[in-house]
Amino acid sequence: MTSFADDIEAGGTDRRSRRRAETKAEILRLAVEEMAEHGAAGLSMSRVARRLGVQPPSLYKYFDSRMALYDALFGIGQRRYLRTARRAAEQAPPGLAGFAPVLRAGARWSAENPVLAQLMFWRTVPGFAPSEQAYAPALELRRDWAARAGAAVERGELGAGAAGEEGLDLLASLIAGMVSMQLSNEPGAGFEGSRFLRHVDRIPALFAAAYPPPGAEEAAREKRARTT
Amino acid sequence: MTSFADDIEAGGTDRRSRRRAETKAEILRLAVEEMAEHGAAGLSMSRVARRLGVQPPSLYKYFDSRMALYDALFGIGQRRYLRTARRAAEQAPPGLAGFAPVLRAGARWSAENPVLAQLMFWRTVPGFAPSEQAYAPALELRRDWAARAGAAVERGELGAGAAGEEGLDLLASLIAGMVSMQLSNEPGAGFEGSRFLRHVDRIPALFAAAYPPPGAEEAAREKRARTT
DNA sequence: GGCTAAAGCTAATAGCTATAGCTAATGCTA
DNA sequence: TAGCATTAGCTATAGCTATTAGCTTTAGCC
Repeated sequence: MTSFADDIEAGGTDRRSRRRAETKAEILRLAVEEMAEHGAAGLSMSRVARRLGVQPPSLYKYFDSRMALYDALFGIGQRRYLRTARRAAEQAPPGLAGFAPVLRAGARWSAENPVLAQLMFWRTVPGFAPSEQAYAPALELRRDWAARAGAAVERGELGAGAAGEEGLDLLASLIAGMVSMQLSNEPGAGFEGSRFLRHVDRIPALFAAAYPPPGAEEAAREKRARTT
Repeated sequence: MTSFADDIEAGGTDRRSRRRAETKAEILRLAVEEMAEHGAAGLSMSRVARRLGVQPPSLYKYFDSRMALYDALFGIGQRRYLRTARRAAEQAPPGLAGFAPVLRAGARWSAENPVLAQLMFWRTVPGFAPSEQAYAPALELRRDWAARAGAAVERGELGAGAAGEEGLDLLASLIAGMVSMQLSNEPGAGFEGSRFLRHVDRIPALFAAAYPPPGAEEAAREKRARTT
């Protein structure tokens, strides 16, 4: 979370546009610092301006309002989270087993970006509602999960309902619970050695316990017989 | 969440003390209304005063600061949540099976008191940290869970780690996930027909899947053989 | 009925978001 | 290189907010 330079599309290639994009990125960076100190809902335009070495009204040349700043951060967070998950998915095995590395990558990202995660997953900033555009990546990610769950069902690793809305809601709750506990009880603790996120690797097994594939117990018995 | 009259200890029995306690309860009620409209972090002393028909500084005769008001609500919420869980526990079967009604009661309470639940479980109000006294019931509840999990281990319903810190963290994450998803995606939806809280009854089974008792699979096979 | 303490008030301070309108610098273009 | 439009900054201001100080009135106990 050091730089937001790649997240701001410069309107043009002139020097002016480039400098403007740099300033915007700088403002976002300072805003995240602010939120880390005062909580996600505690972002203050005045304090950001002070950090930037500028009078408060000047910020409005770059962001229309405090809520617009939140929306930019929300959108950047969602895009980065999606990208992180997809990168992990590329190298993950297909089906159920692949959930572990994907979810772990997401959990790690949340631990490393607690401020953005709060904004994205809790939405507790009074008056803030993300724009449709900023929210779009979250819908894409859910589609990714649905596809993976569907593949797992086809492979006989999960029961039928797992890939439906109900199953995905359960899956989302499992991951949300660990991230949520982490953020509220150990914010800023990082991923390694985290009290709550260490359970993320258990999620595929828990999910499978909730939606066992047909004939799971028989398969388990056979497997045990083979290995012992 | 209609009245806070029972949550305010009147300093004495005189008319004055009684009226003072009534006003405090009224302020708390209006504060919750405010938070329901503007988000937990969006509580405004001025707006509460306006609703009460009083000038803002007058509120400070009843609560030392905005944070003191939050602390009172936090403490009341924790006490009520604990009481709700314990009432459910009285009628619940012992051991693992008893977790379902207890957790369900807690989930229902959270759905019916989304504002207090946000304040208690997310703690996203900038500058607010609960007092030790207000937080105490949460520790008591965790001890209740530990006792129940320990009993379940002794009864052979759960594996050894379930009653330790790690197991309780997982259990807390499971319930927190469902409540969290509910609060951020369907606030004010109530308990019945909730998209996420309906999964609460699955928690004991998921917990058992994460901490299977020794010989669980053999027992399951025998049971199946008996019933079929 | 008188006195005390509680409960309200007004005034004021300091901080916040946001807008209006001005000035000066910047950097593209002719 | 000179001109000039755009941009980026500024100050001033309005209308919020929380909170404190200090005064006045009301209420209710003895």
